[in-house]
Amino acid sequence: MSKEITPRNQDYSAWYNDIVKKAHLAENSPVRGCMVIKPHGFAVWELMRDALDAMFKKTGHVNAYFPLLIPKSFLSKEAQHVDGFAKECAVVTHHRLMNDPNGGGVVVDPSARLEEELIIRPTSETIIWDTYRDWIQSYRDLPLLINQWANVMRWEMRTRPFLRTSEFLWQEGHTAHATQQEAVEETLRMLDVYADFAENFMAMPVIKGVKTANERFAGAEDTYCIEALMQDGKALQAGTSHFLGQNFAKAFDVTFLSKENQREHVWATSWGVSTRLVGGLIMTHSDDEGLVLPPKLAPIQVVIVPIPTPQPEINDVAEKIMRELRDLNITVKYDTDDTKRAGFKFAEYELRGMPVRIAIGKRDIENNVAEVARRDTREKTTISLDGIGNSIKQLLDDIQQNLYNRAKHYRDEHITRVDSFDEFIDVLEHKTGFISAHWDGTAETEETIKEKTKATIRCIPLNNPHEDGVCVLTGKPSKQRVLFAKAY
RNA sequence: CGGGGUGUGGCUCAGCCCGGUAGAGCGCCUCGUUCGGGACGAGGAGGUCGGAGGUUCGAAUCCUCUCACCCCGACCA
Repeated sequence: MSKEITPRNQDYSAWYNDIVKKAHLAENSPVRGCMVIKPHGFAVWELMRDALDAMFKKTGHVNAYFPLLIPKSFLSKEAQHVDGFAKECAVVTHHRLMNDPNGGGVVVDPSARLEEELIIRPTSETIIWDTYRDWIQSYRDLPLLINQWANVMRWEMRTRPFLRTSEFLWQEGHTAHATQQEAVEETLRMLDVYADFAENFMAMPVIKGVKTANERFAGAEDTYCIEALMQDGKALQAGTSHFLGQNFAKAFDVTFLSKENQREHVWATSWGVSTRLVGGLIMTHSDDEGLVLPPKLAPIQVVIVPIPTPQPEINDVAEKIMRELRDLNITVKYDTDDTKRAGFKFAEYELRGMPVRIAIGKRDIENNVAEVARRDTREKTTISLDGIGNSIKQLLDDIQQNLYNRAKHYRDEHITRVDSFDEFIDVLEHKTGFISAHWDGTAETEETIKEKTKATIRCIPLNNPHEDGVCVLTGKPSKQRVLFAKAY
């Protein structure tokens, strides 16, 4: 066991914090609720960003950038939206500092008060729709498919690195369409993109679903989500895609002239994923030895460690392996640091989640082999140097697939159908995970269950089979099961 | 905003009750011996003890005020 990390079964939160710190993903900043994302953590985010960005481009979107600061008045234009965000906005009130006349350093210059206060964006719907009003005149301007990569700020009460920070990085797509149908299709298309990304890059199985009214985005008609299950049995909302109807179009007066020369409000969507995904990645795969990264999101996929230290004979072999791997588009590092011992490096690379480690010593070279260790199972095997590139490529694919299978198996084992409230409580407390149960469809029942158990309805799965039953709390008739869980 | 806690080298903390030369481990630097799973030895650098005020011959230690952070709850991605 790693001597750096609190075991998961002892204290899951401490384990998570240890991983973040010891794998050099992020550290706390001087400002409460903010974090410094360190190079290793940022590299993971960059891989996520690049993969998603390519998927957005493929589905016809382009990137733009809207400002950080939003006039306060914009936020109040859509009633639901204000309610949702007003409580957690940072507000810029002044534009100048001055030396404290009493010698206490710098203070806010009271004479520099802003005429209209500015909000640091908690999300960009308002400023974007205010802008779209001028960009959209005709049906020929539609659909408008724009994404932005940005930071946003929500003044959170309690924060955890990556999972919930006051400032976080994300992408937000904002699209405008001529018809409701197109907008709904777009909403679902992007949900599919997220699910595809989560499963094929993050190796994190997700359930696609729609949120109940309680959990819906402020200002949306429908909020769709992908929900993942973490190793401690708590659910994580990993991405959301909103059908906004004409709410923002009406609030910001965004209209177009149709082919029939009719003035109509546009239909809108927005969708986003954030650095929270890094937290989800950690909690899906990692173990008591440290971070475990799926090969597709590993900043470096393979490390070669010379045993005991770099020397010409080993360097030559390492160079040759590196060329072979790079020809196969595998990222590789040869660790030539001779100030650290091999054992230390092994532990350190495991801590950082490197998927594959190759160790080479003179003994191996004599036998024309290398020792290969895979991070997911921590198995070590000896493989031939002949064709090692393809062996490693195959291994990386296996690891990616194995991580997904493992996570999916855990997830599937932790979806429990229950038909009584006693059972509901029992499963929630002892087995944890998702609970599939009938619900009478009312916000009151959802609220009562939340108060009694801390579990919320994570989603109503898409393509949910209809099934007659009775609500697990009230006994009223229900047409389908929904997924409950405690959530991050 | 309630309840609990902590501020002492880069990190984790001891010292405080009972005032008297600021300590340990880890990390860092140098040299040497090592090296197939987190090496060992010797030497070395590094702190106005969160801040302000007070008591005292003398304050990390006692008193007052203040600031910050962490954990647990109410809000959220």
